[in-house]
Amino acid sequence: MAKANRPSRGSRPSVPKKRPAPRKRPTPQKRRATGKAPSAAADLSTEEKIMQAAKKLFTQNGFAATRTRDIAKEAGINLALLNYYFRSKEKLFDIVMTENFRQFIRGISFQLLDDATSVQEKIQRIVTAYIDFLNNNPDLPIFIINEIRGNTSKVAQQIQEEVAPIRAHMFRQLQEAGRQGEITPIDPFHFMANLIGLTVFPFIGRPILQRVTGVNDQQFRAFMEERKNLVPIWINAIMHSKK
Amino acid sequence: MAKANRPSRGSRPSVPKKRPAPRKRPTPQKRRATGKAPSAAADLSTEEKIMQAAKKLFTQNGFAATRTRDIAKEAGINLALLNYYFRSKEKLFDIVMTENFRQFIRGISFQLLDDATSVQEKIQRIVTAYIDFLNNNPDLPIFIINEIRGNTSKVAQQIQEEVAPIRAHMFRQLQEAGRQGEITPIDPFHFMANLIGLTVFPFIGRPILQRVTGVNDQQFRAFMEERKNLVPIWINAIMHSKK
DNA sequence: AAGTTTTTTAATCAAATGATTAAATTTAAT
DNA sequence: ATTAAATTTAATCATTTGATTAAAAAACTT
Repeated sequence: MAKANRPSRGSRPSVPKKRPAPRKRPTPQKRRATGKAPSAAADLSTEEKIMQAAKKLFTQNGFAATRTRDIAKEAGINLALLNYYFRSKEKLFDIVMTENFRQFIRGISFQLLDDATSVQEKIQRIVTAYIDFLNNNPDLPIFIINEIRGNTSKVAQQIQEEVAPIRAHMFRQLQEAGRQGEITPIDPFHFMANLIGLTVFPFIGRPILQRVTGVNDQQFRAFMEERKNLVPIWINAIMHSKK
Repeated sequence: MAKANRPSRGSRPSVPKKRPAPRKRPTPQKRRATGKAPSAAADLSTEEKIMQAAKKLFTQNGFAATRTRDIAKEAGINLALLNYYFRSKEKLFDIVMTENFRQFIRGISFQLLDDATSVQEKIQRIVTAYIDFLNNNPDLPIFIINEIRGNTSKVAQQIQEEVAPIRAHMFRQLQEAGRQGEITPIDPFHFMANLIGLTVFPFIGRPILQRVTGVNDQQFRAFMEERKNLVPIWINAIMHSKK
């Protein structure tokens, strides 16, 4: 849920009496794992552990519903240390959010840029890459969508910049293909809506979809494997359909 | 933002010292609007006003990020009255949630059941009805998706029951059409994923989609109007594509 | 006007939560 | 061994927030 919509809580009076000198994060140093294994991955730097835990919980529950105490527990460290490293929940969230988002966008952008490969081939690759990626990060799309709306600040800009060149490139390639009669001309908006809709949506709507169609988890995975082949065919069919 | 994931807060000890006799909600009575108009719709019953406000905020922000005080303010009443009517945030949420969900499902179910209309015609109707509906309730899909995951209790069952007959019916009709060679046989899962993906997803992914494609709000609406015609064509193309 | 119901006001609770602090403790580097 | 850094412990703050209460005020019914 939107971070922006959440009133700051537990925040100090805006002018702190004596703000402690903004400590920089301790430079992480390698250490042997402590005697009692704290949690899962014990041999990561503390900073990493916290970020991983934060990513997991934020992604799963969103900003408002995630407790810093839970993040600390998940990371196998304590609350004090979390705040020592990241100063605040917001800061930690921003970092995780940015990284999450980068990963998500990269899934498309990486493939789309090079000129050599045909549209067909690109679609094929994107769909496969995305389905693989989302199998490992099923909560990411919902997280992105949730935390992006209403958030006009940094993130919006970030998207613009990161995506601008790709968009331009794709526009051209689609237009080209349309002009040459390879495909029925299609607006890039529809193209993207279709591509993402057919590929990413099943992960977003998964709980509903499964219940509505009576499909279990194993079957869902199988269907998504099928879609790696089917979606490109369908996109192709769409782009050759006549109005 | 799963409600279930949120630790109960501000809850009283499980055995209250002297639980006030569970007041039933005051039977709503019609009254003239008070002198000072509280908010927007002043001539609704108080119960209605609260529910509308709750629906708006819950849908917009999710459970965890919504404050009961904000609901009260939005409804133009005070916090005490909200609790007087609905006892707790959870209760209020459940009511809103159920209603929201019903509305959402009805969008499909209503159309799908009658036997007379062809698959083609049904698709046409569903797409149009859904796009119209979502134009007026753009936040609903994300809300549904958010509040449904992890929630195995009431809601899940509700879906099962409400959807079961429709599913059965659709299965049959699709199978029939496939056997008669009208369409390339397609699994109901893929069919649903495609139909909802192409129709509902643009509303879910709207913020990303607009930024990625550089489309403004007005254009978005225009595109969705276009899709009323295009999606059925595309679905048709998909169902006639050969592997 | 009298009586009932609905709503407001204002104060207050208890718990959750984000954050901070100081002192102890552990770990690693020198 | 000494030293510095990293981490834990435990206590504590300040707020937010869901919820309750009692009494006053307003609105409505009869």
